[in-house]
Amino acid sequence: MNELVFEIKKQISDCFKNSFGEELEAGALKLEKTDKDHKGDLTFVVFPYLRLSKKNPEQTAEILGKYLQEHCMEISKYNVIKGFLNLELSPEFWLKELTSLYEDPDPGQNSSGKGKSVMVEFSSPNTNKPLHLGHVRNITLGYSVSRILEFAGYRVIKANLINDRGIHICKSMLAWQKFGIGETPESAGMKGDHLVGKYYVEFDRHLQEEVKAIQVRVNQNDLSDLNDQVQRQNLIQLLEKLKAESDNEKRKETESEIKTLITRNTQLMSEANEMLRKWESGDAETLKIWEMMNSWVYKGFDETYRRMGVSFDKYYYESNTYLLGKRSVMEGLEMGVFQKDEDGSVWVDLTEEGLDRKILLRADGTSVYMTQDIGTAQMKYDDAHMDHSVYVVGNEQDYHFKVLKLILKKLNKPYADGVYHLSYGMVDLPHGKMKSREGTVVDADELMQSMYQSAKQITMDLGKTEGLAPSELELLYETIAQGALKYFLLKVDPVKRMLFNPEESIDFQGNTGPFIQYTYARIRSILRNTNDSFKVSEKAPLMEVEKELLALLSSFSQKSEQAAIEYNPALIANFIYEVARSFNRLYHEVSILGEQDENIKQNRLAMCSVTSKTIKNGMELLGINVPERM
RNA sequence: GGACCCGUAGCUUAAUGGAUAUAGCAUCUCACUACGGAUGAGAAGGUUGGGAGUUCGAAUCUCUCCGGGUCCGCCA
Repeated sequence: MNELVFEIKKQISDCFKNSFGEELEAGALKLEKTDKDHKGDLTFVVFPYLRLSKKNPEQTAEILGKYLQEHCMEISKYNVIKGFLNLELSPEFWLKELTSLYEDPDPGQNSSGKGKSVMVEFSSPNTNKPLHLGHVRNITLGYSVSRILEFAGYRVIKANLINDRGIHICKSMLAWQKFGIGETPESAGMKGDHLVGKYYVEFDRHLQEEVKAIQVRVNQNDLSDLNDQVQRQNLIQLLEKLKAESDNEKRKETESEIKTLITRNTQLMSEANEMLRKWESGDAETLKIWEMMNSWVYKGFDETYRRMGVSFDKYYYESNTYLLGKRSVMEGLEMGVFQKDEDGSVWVDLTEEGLDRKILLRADGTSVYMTQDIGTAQMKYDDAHMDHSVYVVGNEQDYHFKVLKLILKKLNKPYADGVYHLSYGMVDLPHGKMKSREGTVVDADELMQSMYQSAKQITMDLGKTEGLAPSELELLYETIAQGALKYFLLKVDPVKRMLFNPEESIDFQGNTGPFIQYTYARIRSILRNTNDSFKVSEKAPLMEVEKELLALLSSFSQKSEQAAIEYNPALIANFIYEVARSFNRLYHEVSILGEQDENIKQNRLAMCSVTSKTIKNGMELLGINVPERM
């Protein structure tokens, strides 16, 4: 198909030279798929070239059509409507196309990434709580993009940057120490990540209690909880500001400032901060608890990853990377692209690029998040020397990655241009954002389990799985559940935020994963009743439904290439859906095994074979398995 | 104050600047003695948030306004 499109463009260019005496570069031409309401397979729109042809649209299209029909044997007919030249490809061409697709053991591949390498970072969790629906979207996207890039010929390194240090872990650790009485995942009968998450919530509960108690005392003019004089003065100022303010909005703002100030001055927060300081100074006892609790979390995460069928080639830990980047910042300072403030802090000025000034090193010489990411970028490159580096991170960090890329460019890093932020929208619940403190988080493990239950229920109700062993059934329910969930998350363009309503379970009908899996199982059922090899006959006639399916199937490699270039799994999802729908139409309209004409039957079986391979490959690009029966 | 993203049918969603704007869910019809009904066919549903501009042609590009979300922390 690609060769033919190339050939037609060249012929159009030749025609412009011969018929109109004008040069027209073939590569710049656009050939589109013909609109379904019109006859034809490929369409060339002549409007933009009327200046060259110096004829009206119909005449121009007519001349081109005639020329192409004469010079290109694959074009059997053409028609002209206004400025649209619709080209019809010959049945012989389509059957030849079927032959080559049928002989391709792995249809749909493309070579846009051949000889290149890419690192895809995704998941990137904090280690203080279990994974939730937001992570599931991230992981599903990241894994799918990895597969898509692999399919395009890239060498792919899947990376996970784990945020295993910082105040949030210390909160879990502290709560465990104070309230945990030596509880372990074994003693609690709980996944490790859930147990650590439980203590994170526990910390917050105690913290809120303490804050409330202080607030009561503050309201009675007892400020003794704030030992620090400066803090106490700040609080007094805020309280006076609150008294003087009559505007409701501004009062709320001040109230929240007061709460933040009080929170910062609680006993619990100061203990958590103390723990962080101990961790940073390498205190043995603290490190021991930290390692123990993190290992619980990793075990829990691994289980979730395994259930999702994803894996990583490389793990990065912030405890190893958070001090990196200083050297690069120093380089930038020497190069004169960064500036040092009077207090010794280092900044980058991005006002010329329309952004702000951004701090890179604190006055005391310690790193910030950006410093760390500069360092990690270098570390990744030193490890893999990849051509591209994809970061699957939510769109709330759009600004951060814009800045990161600019900084890497200013530092003349060879890998700066390869940095790509695959930004995706948040998953919202009907009542707004997911908030762990308010208990409105959709937990990943629970979600997968409830999908499993639905899949099981529906499958049992339909009762088509006689003869499958219990272990096969279990695998099947899981395959369907994962298919429904992943497809639900991937069919939407990543940039769009999406709504998830836990009340309305994810569909198993229509444009869904199970629909596509079902189509696959159906085809496999047909193929099970035949021999493996078919002979494509190039003389048998083709029906319209068959040609439609063929046209779709032959565009798989273009689609997979586009998906790789745009880092967009939604294109693949929608493509396989089209394929499945198209096949189902064919299936309904004609009989395959019952076809009397042996040539036509063989061709249809070959189409079944190609369709099943296309669906299988396409679903694999989404990280979804397909069942032989369901 | 500045910057970014998203607005398409009741809901979810598709569409390299091209023809009468895709589909799915839900609603209403219809089709199982055909290879698997988690299916297929049909009906209904739209001022592509509003307005202006560029263009032979705009859901798509530009401007502006409206709505929703996010960011601009010496948090990560």
